[in-house]
Amino acid sequence: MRSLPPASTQAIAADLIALLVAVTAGDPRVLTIQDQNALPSGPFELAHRSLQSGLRAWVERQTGLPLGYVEQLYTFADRDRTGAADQRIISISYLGLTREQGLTREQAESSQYEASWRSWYDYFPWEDHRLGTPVADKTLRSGLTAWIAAAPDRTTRSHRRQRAARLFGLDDHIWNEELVLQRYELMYEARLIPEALRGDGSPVPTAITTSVPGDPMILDHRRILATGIARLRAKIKYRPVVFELMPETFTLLQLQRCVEALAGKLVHKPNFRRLIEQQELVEDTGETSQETGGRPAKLFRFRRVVLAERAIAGTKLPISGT
Amino acid sequence: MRSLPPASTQAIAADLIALLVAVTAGDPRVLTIQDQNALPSGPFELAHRSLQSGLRAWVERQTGLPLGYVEQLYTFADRDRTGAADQRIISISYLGLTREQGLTREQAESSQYEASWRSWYDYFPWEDHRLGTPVADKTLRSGLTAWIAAAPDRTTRSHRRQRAARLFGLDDHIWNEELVLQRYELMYEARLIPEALRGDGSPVPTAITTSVPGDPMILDHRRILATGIARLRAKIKYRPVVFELMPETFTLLQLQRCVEALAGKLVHKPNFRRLIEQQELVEDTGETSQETGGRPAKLFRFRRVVLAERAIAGTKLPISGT
DNA sequence: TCAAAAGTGTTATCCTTACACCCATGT
DNA sequence: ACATGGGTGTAAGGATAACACTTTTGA
Repeated sequence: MRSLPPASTQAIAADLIALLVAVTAGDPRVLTIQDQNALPSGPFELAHRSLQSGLRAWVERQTGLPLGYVEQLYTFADRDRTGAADQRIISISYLGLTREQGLTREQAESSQYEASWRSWYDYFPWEDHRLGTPVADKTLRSGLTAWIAAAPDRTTRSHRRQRAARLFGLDDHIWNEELVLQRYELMYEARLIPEALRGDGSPVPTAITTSVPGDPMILDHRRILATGIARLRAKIKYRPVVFELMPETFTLLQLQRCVEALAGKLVHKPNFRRLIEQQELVEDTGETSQETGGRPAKLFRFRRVVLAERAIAGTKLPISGT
Repeated sequence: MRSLPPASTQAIAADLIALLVAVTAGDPRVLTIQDQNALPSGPFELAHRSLQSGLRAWVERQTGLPLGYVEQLYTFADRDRTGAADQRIISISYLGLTREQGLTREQAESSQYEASWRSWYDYFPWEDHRLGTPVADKTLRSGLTAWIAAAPDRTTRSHRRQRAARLFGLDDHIWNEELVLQRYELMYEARLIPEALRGDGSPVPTAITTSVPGDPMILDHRRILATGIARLRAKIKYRPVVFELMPETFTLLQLQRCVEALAGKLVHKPNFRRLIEQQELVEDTGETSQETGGRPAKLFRFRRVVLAERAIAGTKLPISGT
């Protein structure tokens, strides 16, 4: 066992990958590079003070997006990612929360940014349970069943069945919206994800893989997206990060819709409102909004002070198990 | 905004830093490099399949420790870490759980490993609240008070007071054992941490800094340790990771002591036992143990099946707020 | 007999979740 | 009138945390 620093400078480079999330029109969206289904990324340079500041500088300069909240997701350097064996890229992925408007303006001014916002459910249709079990589920289920049936022996088969049931909320299991990554990994293992079929010479069961909905992405970007969704779904329950995605003022229903968009499931309205107001996360602006039908709703504003107060204590959201 | 991969190979190297934790004799211990107060680290090489497998290979080869559980902590590449401006090291830190015995044997066989286990409370004495508020607190408090008093204006002073109170459980606030990193960061900011005084030309208030107990470490290794402690304290509450630190069979009190060692606070015995048995995390071995005084205790064994069952569902530990 | 640890039973409290219901506005 | 969304009250159920007490061994 040695101490620092024997790290010789090899053919190693570092890339920063940004998963930028906004919620618009009831849809959680991610910034992608057009036509490629890739997440934006940029090299980490010596000029950068730190990884995070590197990311911030680079994203804000190129997109003009106000990056409210930034958090590191994961770092990886799997050999399979690049073909070359003598070169290695370390990828450090970040999750950033923002609002969509910022980009559209910038984008209009200059066309060098071939970026666009896509609903994250384009990539993960099975993760949207707001309208009950999604359509994707029928083909997905048959894929899972095939995978279970293809197990080499009884024990494995039973394990697979159990695992699928728990992860996808089958039988008497309840749907847990946080298990995005685990679901993706199971599907990857079951080769229901096109990404799993790239780069190696294994047989391609086209019939199954093409039938499961959900757009693929380059490299393991969809895996990064899964990680980010999972992280965000977990985080909104105990940290006031939703507000980074909201406009300056909003109604409680808008806030609720935003949470629902992220969680991929509906929440109980009365309890939601109580919990939000109880915790004094928002304050009344005195104004009201007349939107689509119904009684005018009070407009609220996020109480920015809680960021200081509750950097510690935590917050709650009623996203129940049923 | 560009796509992949413009990452040119610069003077960048990657280092893997291992935070290896074991619990022995009621103390949570970390593996350190002797005389240096450094965490073991090694370069990431092209031969490694992935970051995690690189770490595993390297740790297991060099120490012979059985690495049960490994988890990525954080990646950073702050410029301040290395003096040179034309060279950059990316550090990827990992948390690994193990048992101490493994090393001591290996160590005896070969002296090339100048490593030793140190209690993590040597570095964070203020984090141990098992015997009530620790002694360190007296000098720590005066340090905090000084920092609060040194605020440039009333508002800042009040903010500082609030923040210190919340983080350190002063006034009517309760002690939250998970806020290890936040406490460290406050103390760093308040220059109560020797590490904060290195490398830049700012004045050194020796009187204060030398009086706060807790050994320093090289670079930002103590920060990594803080991150790891926080992560572990949070994790044991919802994932059955404690068992990675236990011997094959153990009594419930031993298990409780282990949890207490990690959490840095005592737990309610009857409730602890109930919760453990309720969740069927352990099974009776039929044997008993006669240790230091008292009625013989049943020996239990961790039910490894729950790792599969509960990779998802989660577990609970009664570490209360009071 | 006492100390130390192993256990069991029970209760008070809080939080979560759900149900039931009324209010205000536009079409 | 009714659809749509805003908003309040309250009760059932479960989980948590605490208290009181009995049992079994070794010194």
